[in-house]
Amino acid sequence: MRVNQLAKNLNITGDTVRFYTRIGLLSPAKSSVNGYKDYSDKDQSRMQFIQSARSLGFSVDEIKVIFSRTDQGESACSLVRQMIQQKLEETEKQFEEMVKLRRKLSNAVEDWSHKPDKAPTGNMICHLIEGTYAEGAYAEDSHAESTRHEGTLEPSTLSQED
Amino acid sequence: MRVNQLAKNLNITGDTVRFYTRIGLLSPAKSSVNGYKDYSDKDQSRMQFIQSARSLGFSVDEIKVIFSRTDQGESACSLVRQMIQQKLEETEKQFEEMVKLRRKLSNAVEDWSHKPDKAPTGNMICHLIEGTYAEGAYAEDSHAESTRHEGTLEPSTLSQED
DNA sequence: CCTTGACCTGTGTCTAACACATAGGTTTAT
DNA sequence: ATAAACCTATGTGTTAGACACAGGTCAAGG
Repeated sequence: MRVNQLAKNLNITGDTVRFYTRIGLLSPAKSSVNGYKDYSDKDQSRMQFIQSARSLGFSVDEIKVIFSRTDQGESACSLVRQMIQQKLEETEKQFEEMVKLRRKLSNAVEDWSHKPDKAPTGNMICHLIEGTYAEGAYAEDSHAESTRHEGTLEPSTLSQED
Repeated sequence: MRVNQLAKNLNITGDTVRFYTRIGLLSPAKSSVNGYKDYSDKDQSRMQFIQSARSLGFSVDEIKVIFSRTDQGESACSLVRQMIQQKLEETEKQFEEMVKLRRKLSNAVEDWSHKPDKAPTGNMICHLIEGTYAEGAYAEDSHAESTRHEGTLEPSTLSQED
């Protein structure tokens, strides 16, 4: 089958399938007549596996590692168990970052409702934001103790300097 | 002051300052003697504003828009109020995605503890993952109704196909 | 004056996971 | 044969910086 057929079967875009082909996770045969890629059922299974793994938060590189095992006939299960455990922990951290950000945002909205608009002056851009950030306002209640600034934010830099 | 001095003042890296300079949010003078960039106090204020806005979840492009207003002497406050409201809503959505993912992961860990490891067969890569995904297992309880598949995932594709 | 080494700078390139644009090939109808 | 409609592979763009690198600058020493 060709790229868009496979894509349609799995309800994804042809670009996605091409992407995974490009990085070597799928290896369709190349039709010698027109150069089009010819995907097998196995390719489709692999693509489906990729979808599942991605939906569980696995990165493409992690999926590569899994495939490099199974492509040699070895079981990847124990590896996968490790990985998902780690994912769970990472997710927990990100979750807490989201909670912080959410509170920060809603506190800001609340607080700003009492403040007027202002024109920018010399070094002041927008007093709302600048006032919000000063000394980590709204960050947390006041249990400042853990996660001091110090760089080393891990995944997506949701909030720095808490 | 030079790039690393400004960076040190704000506890960020020189690369970050260079980045914002490169995209035009900071416009230091260029020393005619050695070509080094010369940052003013105003640049530092702008950089600080950028930090604050980033920590509230504003994107660089959004910050650009804010600056394009204030650089003309107009107030950006009303714009900022709109934007943060939208951020709050986006954050709420992402938050719910995180909740789903977290549950999905912990359910998987739990379920897998009853399952053995297996070697890969024909089209089966890892039965743990493949079994998990089938028909959106563990996704939610069973209120399958909203958010059907259909593409159009917005921010970071935390979970597709619920 | 010149050199060594330490430090600093600007610029180019890389990242994740695709989406989009483009040039060109294929198929179908006429 | 030719035009229209569809399909493909490939190159490039995207975030917010991090990293690598070639070369410039500066103080100490000869």
